Amino acid sequence: MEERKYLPHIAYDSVIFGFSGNQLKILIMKYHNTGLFALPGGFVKIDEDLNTAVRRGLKERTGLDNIYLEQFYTFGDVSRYQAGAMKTILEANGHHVPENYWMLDRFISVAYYALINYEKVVPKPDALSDSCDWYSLDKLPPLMQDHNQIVEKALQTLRDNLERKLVSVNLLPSLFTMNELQKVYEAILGEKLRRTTFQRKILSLNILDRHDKQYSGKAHKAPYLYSFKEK
Amino acid sequence: MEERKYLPHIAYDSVIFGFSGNQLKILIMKYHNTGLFALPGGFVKIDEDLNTAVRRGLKERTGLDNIYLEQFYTFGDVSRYQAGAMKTILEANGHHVPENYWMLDRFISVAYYALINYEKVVPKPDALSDSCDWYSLDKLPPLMQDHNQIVEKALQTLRDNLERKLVSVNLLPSLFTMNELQKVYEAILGEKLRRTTFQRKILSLNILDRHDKQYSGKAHKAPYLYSFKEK
DNA sequence: TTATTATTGTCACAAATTGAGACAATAACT
DNA sequence: AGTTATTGTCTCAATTTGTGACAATAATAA
Repeated sequence: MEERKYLPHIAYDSVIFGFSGNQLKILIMKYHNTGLFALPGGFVKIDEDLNTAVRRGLKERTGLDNIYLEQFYTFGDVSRYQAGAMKTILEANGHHVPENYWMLDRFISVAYYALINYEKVVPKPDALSDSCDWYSLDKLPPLMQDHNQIVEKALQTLRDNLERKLVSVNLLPSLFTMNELQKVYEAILGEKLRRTTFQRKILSLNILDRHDKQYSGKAHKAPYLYSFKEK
Repeated sequence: MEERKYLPHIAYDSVIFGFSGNQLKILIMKYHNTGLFALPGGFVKIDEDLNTAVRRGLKERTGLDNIYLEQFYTFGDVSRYQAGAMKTILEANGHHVPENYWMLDRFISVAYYALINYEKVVPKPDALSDSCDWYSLDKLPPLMQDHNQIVEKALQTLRDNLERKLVSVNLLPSLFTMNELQKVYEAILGEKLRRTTFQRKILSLNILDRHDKQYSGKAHKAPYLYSFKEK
């Protein structure tokens, strides 16, 4: 019986950030035949660590292991509970939904954000959804339940952690220019930064190795490529 | 039936900080006839918001409403699950514990920290415990399950939030001296601060009102009393 | 009354960090 | 060779922080 496989009343949702076209983007699922959008999420198996469950879900959605992951809040209001929406999704997939089906119960959801290299991912929908795609933060569709709030809080936490946790390592390819790094910071903070101050600050942290220049074919001086130091 | 009253598999634990004798202290419960120590915690009613459940528990333990409260992490490892300890506690209280009793199941626990005015509280044990008392952070007994880790993470989060959230408002009486405020910062950070720098920094934030001097009877200049500005 | 003692409020100066702009050094194109 | 856009670096000012000095007290002791 399926409901014996997972812990009842407990779910997780993940805000998966990537960086492309100078913008922060996140992965959003669209459910079959319903027009409903939601964050990628899932349930915790009876004998599985919570963090393990989340990594399992991320692997399924992105194909990646060893993703940078932070838990940031657990949402537990009764008002999250909307049996109707979940029933719609299940029935639109041709499932027969019994009375008191466990997925229609009230859920408390532990929310995580993940940071991944946009280039390395081909997002995969799950059985209930027909797409799993990147959306710019400023062009999000209305999401199910409280998922828009969850995204808001994820972004806020990411901002708070920006300097403390050297977050940008995970959003860039291994080689990048100073300008690209600055663009990541600007996208996360939602504000322009001063070029010279930013460059001086980052270099003074001594976390970068400098490599060859990158010739873009454009008519101007070529920037150095950098990588984050090992360890 | 009791297990219908609460959400299964979901609990909360609270790290309740107070400040006294220049030290940070937290509330610890001791269970009847078992020698087991634990953080104050509880369960969430079927139709109750998670945050409401935690405030309800705090009210019972401290008698206070409107407590400063922050959720900081949700602990969900399978290894937290130790049916034995819980069974011991229940049986030491004369409960008959049925097979598969809900309280013996695996729990995921949402952890909060609270900041309260030490003076205003007379801690109250619950039905299962014979004491609920203040312990200095550096003299904690070994706690049940992963509760020592939970305390560690609470303190870490408190430190990270110290400047950002003006945490000390909640740990002091409404009137206090600059020196007392400094002692709170030092207790949280676990390090000495320089008097003049601290004073200048705090005053420049423009968050304090200055009141009359406080004459202690000691042979030296009397310090001003301060209060936090009403928003 | 006059030292003495411990602590407090404030200032002064040095050191470090950040803000803001200037400028020469490129790549590639005209 | 001249033009353009961008980059790496430097300079100077403005701000913040580190560090110590010092005068102004409350109570006590002489």
